[in-house]
Amino acid sequence: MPPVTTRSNREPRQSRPVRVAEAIKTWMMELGLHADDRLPGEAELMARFSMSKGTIREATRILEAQGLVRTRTGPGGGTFVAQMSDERARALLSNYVYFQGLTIQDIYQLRRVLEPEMAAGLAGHLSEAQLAELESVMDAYAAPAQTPDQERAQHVASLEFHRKLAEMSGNRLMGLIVGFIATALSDLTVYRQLYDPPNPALWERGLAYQRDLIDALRTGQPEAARRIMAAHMATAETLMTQQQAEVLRRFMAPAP
Amino acid sequence: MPPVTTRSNREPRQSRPVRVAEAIKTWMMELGLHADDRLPGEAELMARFSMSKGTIREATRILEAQGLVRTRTGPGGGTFVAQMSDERARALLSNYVYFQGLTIQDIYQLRRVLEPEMAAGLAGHLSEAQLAELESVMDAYAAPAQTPDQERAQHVASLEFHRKLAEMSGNRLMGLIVGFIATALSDLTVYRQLYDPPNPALWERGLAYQRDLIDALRTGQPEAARRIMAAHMATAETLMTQQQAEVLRRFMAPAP
DNA sequence: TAAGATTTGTTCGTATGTATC
DNA sequence: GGATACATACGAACAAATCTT
Repeated sequence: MPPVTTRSNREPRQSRPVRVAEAIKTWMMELGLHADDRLPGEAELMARFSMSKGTIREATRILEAQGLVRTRTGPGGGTFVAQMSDERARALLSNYVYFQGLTIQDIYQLRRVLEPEMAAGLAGHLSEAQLAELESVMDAYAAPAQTPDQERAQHVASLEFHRKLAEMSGNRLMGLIVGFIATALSDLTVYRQLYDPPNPALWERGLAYQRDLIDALRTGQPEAARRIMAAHMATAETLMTQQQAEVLRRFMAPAP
Repeated sequence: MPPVTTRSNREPRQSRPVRVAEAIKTWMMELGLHADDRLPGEAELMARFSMSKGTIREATRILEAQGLVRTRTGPGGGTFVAQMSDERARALLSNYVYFQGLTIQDIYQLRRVLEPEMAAGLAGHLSEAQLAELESVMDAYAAPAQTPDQERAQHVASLEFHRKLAEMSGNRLMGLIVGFIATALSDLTVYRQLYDPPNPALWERGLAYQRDLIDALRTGQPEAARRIMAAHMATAETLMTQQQAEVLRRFMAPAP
């Protein structure tokens, strides 16, 4: 007869700090804590969960690494609920993507549909200050590039334009993803020598797109913004795939 | 005259374990480690980074929480590079979204553009086994719902259809996002009593969409798949916004 | 400026658990 | 079953940061 199933050949049970971290997380959720709310101090948590100081500390480190809390020393210090920064969220996302072996095509399949939609949603909703900020980013690559190095720098700067745009999006999830992609492409560009031969004609076209886009955003024309961004993405994709079909790896950035 | 800027009023410097975790991460990246590669034991890490056991342990815990490594005890045990699970990635994403206060409109702005694109990319690329799996999910809600409870259960099951579809996507980043949204909407549905009055007519329409979609996927018609999914999303959005314009919060799930 | 109180941060020694041989 | 190698956990002491008076 088959033996009674013991607790072996089961999923390797998680370590105690991980379980404690989840308990704290669940507890935070149940209390519906808001950002900057204070959690109990180490001493109280040690008592509440009957764990040693070290274990409690590891648990809070886990939550800190996930961007859920931050800690301060001193009187009035302690552990506080935190709102995850976009930067940390991007870093966490890239940890996931690191092993997934994305291709340029995968990335642009997303950009092609997301960025036009985002641009349309932004039309007429940006302040003059925000538009000016976008224009000042564009200044960095107004003049045509002469060398491959300049070309690369300009490419990174133009991705900054998209990241800024993503930051301004009212849809935070959309902003996160678009911003993540822009960051990833920047890192990739810096890391590898994409865009070897300068191509002034195509570049000028890309620049014109961005200028037209700003105009459509300022005058509040969603459909124009959508159309312009879609065309912009199409040419960018051609440019990218012509140059390199490289697999997108190793752009993982340390979390701040 | 202004005083020399000391190290005050700067960003609160990160705790040592966090910095060590980043150092290890960077070091892993430089070495180009692959999944299941083994990292040095605690003793060696203590020596390499000149840190005590406790600090190294906290750092390891951080990496584990981020899904980058897992540890095993015993001889031949130690710390190993891990590939983050989709589930953990989704949990990390929801930690970010938790405080962002997304609306149903935000969510559907993404679904509207992503899901049709994903469906189109899948047309003709699914095995008969995969198609059968999708159809078996659909069986769970073939009969019209009689009670609000049934309606809710069916809604969750229909979101399972989208999550499965996302899993099958060759574009892992797209799959992650679509899967994340489906999970989030499921949690929201379970948590809150969305969909109060059963609406057989609209429901039947949604079911027909999914049936047509399967057909388009099987016969390899990308544009038909795109069109069907787009229509499906449009009706789903109407249904959702009619019922509730609730802000999307508190669907954070504990990480496995 | 300085002292003291409060809270987290760090280290070390030791003991225990667990998987492999 | 025992030895071994490794992570896991605890407790106590001390260090550092930061606020208040």
